[in-house]
Amino acid sequence: MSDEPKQLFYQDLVLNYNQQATGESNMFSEKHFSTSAYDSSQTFDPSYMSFTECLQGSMNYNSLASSFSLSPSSSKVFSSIEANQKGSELGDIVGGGGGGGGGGSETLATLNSSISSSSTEAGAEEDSGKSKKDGHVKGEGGENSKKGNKDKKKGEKKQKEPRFAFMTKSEVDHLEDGYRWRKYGQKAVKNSPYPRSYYRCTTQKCTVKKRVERSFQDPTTVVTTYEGQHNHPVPTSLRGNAASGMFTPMFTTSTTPFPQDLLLHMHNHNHHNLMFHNNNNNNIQQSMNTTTTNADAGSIYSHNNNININNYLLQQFNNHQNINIPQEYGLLQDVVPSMFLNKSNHN
DNA sequence: CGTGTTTGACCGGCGC
DNA sequence: GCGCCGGTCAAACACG
Repeated sequence: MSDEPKQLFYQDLVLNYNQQATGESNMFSEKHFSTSAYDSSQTFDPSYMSFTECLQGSMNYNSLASSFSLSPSSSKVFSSIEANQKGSELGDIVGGGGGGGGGGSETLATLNSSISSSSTEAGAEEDSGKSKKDGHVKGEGGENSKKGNKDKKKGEKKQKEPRFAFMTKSEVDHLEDGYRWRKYGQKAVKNSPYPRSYYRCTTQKCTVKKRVERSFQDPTTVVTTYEGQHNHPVPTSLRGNAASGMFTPMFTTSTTPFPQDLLLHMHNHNHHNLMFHNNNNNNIQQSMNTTTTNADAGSIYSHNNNININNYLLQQFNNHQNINIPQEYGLLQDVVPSMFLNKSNHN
């Protein structure tokens, strides 16, 4: 395609779990991906990088894999998107996701998710850049008019919230992740027949937002992008929300990082297919087959067509990683799961 | 009645 | 400057 829009590009690291995987290997418990190599030629130095870095747009798949305590050698790493290649629209990300969807009934029967992180700075500003008005601004000053708050000083660009996107193979668009969201808008997106829905966390003072849209290339795939960090724990009294109740990530003790959200999503599947993806060509998908061990399966829970996914991964990560978050992470310490930080601070 | 969704209008950045 | 487009607002509406 030539007319590539300039959308945000997700630096995507995509974790995709696919149920079809016949997983016999639990990547998390076994710490390895059962994927075959893909295009790792591009590069990525093995230097470890924190999720923070990742958020900043400098991460690479290998690092990520490392962060996940996966062995790069066995894991599949796809080349990352070039910083300037904005071409990676959601659609591209999903890219061929292929796979087949299958079957999914509204329950998690067939669920396949992917995670991708977006860079917050390196170049990805695009959308968040404009979404400045949101939140804070409006509240107080507003008298002037509804949206017309021009309070923002133009000089300083609004800092973009870290974003984290992941793809989920699901029949339902809005996945239950433990938080309460209120839809505040829906828009048709260019190059996609499917509309994008905008949600905001309903908790007061929490400015976390998320966008949900279906991939036009693979309608069975839903792309969810989280923006910002929750400043509150996962609500426990969710309507039928098993996920939140079942586990409260340790991270949430203080605030809840958005990556968690997706981790939350990543639970409840007997088989996961974790994959890194590179928008380079649609396609991606390498998979790391995983099989949840035990209780997970039992915890699978679906409510109202919403899929609840638990934090299987989170648990796994925690089991393997020591939480060691340095002060300097500041905000990020709330945002970044320890597993991502772990290796990066070697400085 | 409280909460969440729908939906058209508006805002602002960006490219031409 | 204009139009496109993504993102947001908020009134109207739906639902329990």
